[in-house]
Amino acid sequence: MSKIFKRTLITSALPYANGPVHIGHLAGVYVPADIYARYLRLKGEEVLFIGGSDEHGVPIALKAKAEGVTPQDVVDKFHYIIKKSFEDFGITFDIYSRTTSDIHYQTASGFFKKLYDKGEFIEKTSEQYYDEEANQFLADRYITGECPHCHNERAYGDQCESCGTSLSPLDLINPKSAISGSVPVLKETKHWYLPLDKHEAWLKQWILEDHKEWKTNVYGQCKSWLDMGLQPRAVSRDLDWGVPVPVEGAEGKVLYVWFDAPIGYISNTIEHSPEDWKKWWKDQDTKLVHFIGKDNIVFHCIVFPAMLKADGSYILPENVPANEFLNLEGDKISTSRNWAVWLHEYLEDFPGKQDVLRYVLTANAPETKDNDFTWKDFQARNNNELVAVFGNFVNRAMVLTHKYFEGKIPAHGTLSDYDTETWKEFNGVKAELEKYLENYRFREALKEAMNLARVGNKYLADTEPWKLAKTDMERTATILNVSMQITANLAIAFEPFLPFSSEKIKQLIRKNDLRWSQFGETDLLEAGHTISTPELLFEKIEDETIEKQVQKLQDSKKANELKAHKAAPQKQNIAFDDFTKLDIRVGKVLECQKVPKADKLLQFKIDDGLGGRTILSGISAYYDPAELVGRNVCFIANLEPRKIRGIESQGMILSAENADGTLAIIQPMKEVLPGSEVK
RNA sequence: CGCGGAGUGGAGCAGUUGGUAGCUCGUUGGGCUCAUAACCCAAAGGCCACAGGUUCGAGUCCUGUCUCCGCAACCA
Repeated sequence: MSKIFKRTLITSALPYANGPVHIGHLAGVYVPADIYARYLRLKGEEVLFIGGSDEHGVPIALKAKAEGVTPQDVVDKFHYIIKKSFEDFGITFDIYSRTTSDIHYQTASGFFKKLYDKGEFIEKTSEQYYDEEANQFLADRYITGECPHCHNERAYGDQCESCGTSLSPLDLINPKSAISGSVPVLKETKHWYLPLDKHEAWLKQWILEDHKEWKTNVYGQCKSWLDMGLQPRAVSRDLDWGVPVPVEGAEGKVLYVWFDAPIGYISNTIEHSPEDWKKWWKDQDTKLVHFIGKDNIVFHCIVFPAMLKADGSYILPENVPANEFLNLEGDKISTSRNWAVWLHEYLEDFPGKQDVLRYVLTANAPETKDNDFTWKDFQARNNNELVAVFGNFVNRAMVLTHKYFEGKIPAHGTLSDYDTETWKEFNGVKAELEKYLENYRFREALKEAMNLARVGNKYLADTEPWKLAKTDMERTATILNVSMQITANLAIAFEPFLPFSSEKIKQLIRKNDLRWSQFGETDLLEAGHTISTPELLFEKIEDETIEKQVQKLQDSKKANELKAHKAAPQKQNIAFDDFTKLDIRVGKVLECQKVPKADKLLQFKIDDGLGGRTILSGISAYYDPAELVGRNVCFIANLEPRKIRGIESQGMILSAENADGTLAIIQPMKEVLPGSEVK
C-alpha cells in the first residue's frame, strides 16, 4: 500500500437535505476530511475535495408532502443552510453542489445507461402496491395500515413506529395509500438490480487481501458482508422524485437514492472541472478517499465500488476511513427528536469560535468507538488546553518580544544546547504528525501538534527570559528569537486543524507564506521583522455560557416530550358485546425470568386461579424480574395463544405506555384473588 | 451458540512485529510571575473486564465467559 500517487480526490458523504448539519456529521466526516484536504494542500499536493447535498429519495418527498410544498422547496431550503454553514465553519470544499443539478441528472443517467447497455443489470418483476386514484406505485413509506404485531393503526409500510418492528408493505392489515387515502392494489412492476453476487470474487480479493490496512471497523463489516454472500440489489424505485431511469418502459421510475447519491461525487467533480475531470476518476495515479460515517460503510466499500467496476473505466477507493458515531450528553444524536447541536446554531451562538468546535470534535473524535460530546468537556478543552496551553504560549512570546524589543524579532546569538534540543523535539513531532495524518489518525495528530505548544511553554519556563532581561540581554534576544520561531512553526502545525487560529497567528506575526515544507525551520522570521500588537487567540468560556447551552438542550428535550405526549386519538366506538368478548383477569406473578437471547422479553408464570399459565411480555427494559414476583397484574386471558421465541404466550399482560415509550404495568389497587375478572 | 465494534488509573484515549504500562485533562503538593489565576515541576492513582492456555516472558497470541454500543432478531 505504499503506492505513490500523483493527486488525491477526497469525497465526504453527501449530507441528506432534509435537515441541517449537526456536530455528529462534523466529527464523523467533515472535520476529518477537511483536515486531510488542508494538510495535503499545505504540502503543495494536487487535491480535490468534493461535497454536496443528497437531495432525492422518499423521506424528502414525504417531508414535502407533509409541509404542503414541493420536494424542490425542501431541498432548496436545506441545501443553502448546509452550504452556508459549511462555508462559515471553514470546510474547504472545492465544490459543494447537489444531486438536483442538471449535470448530475446527465451523469447519473449516463452512468445507468452504460451499465444497462453493457448488460450489467438484471431485471426482476415483483408485486407492489399501486394507488389507482393517484396513478402511481407506492413506496413503503407511502403506505399506512394496521401493524400485524401491535395493531397500531398508523404503521408505515417499512416500519411500525409504535412497536418498532420493521415491516414489509404486504404485512400491513387494511393498507391505505398515504397519498389519496384509497385502498391500494397489488400490481406487477419491473425493476433493475445490480447483481452484487457476481462481483463477490474480486471484492473479496480487493478488500480482504489487498486492503488489510483499512480501519478495523470498516474491514470487519466488509468481511462480514462478504462472508455472508452478496445479493442483487434493486437500483430503481417507483417514485416521481429523482433521476428518471433512462430506459424505455421505465416511466414513473427513478434511480434508487443509494445508486444516485455516490454518482454525485462524480457529477460534482465534472461540474468543478468539466475539462479534466477524468484525471480525477479514471487515472490510476489518483488516490480516491471516501470520508463517511459507519452507517455508510457497505455502500462505499462494496456497492459503489461494484458500480464503478461494472462501468470498468473508473478507479476504486484507496481507503474509506469511516468513523463511529458521536453521542450528545449521553444520548444518541437525533434529528427527529431535535437532540443535536446544529452547526448553523453553533455559529450564531459562538461567533468566531469555529476552531474551538473543530478542536473539541477532533480531540474527541469517534475514530475507534462511539464517543460522547458534552458541553462540560467542550468548556474544559477550551479553557485548559486551547487557552491555557496554545493561546497562552503565543501570547507570552509576543508580549515578551514587545516588552523587551519593541515588537521587533531580535537577532539570536549562539544557540545553547537546550535550544538545539528544543528544535530536535520539533523535528521529531513533524515526522509523527505526518505519519498520523497520512493514516487518518487525526486525534493523535492533533495531540502531537498540541505537544509543540507545550514544548514552547516549557522552553519559556526553563529559560526564564524575564529574569535574564535584567542581566543578559543577548541571551534574552536569543530566547525570544527562538520563541517567535516556535510561534511561526505553530501556525504551520495547526493550519490543518485550526485554520482560523493559524490565520490569526500569521496576521499577528505578519508572515503569510508559510508552507508545510518549512515546518521545523528555525529562521522563519528574520531579525528586525516587526510583529503586531498581541491579541488573544482564544478566550475563556464561562460557566454561564455552557449552562445556557445545556439548558437549551434540556428545553428541546422537554418540548419533544410534551409534543410526543399528545394523547392518541380515540378509536371508533364499539358495542358493549364487543367489550364483553374480552376476558380480562387479575393474576398473581408466580415466577418471572428473562427469555434468553431476547432483549425485551420477560417470561411470566401467572396464577390465574385456573391452574396457571405462561405469558410473555416485552417489558424487560423497565422491570427487574425479581421485583415482579408476588405482584398482581392484569392480563387478557382469551387472546389467542402465540409462540414467541419458541415459547407459547397464553395472553397479554396490560401495561400503560408513557410518552417516552416506557411501560408501566397495570395492577389493581386492592388485593384480589387470582382469576378475578376485570370489568 | 446471528453479525460487527469496544472493554487499559476519576474522565478521555495511546500502546506499533509479545520484553519493566504511557499521554492529555482532573486531583494533591511545590515552584515561578512574562502570560487569559495562565505556566513549570513533582506526587498519588491501574491486579490492562474475567478465567484458562501458549511462551523464558502477554495489555499485546489462542480458547472460553461476562458487560457496553451498532445492526439483525424481537415487543400479543
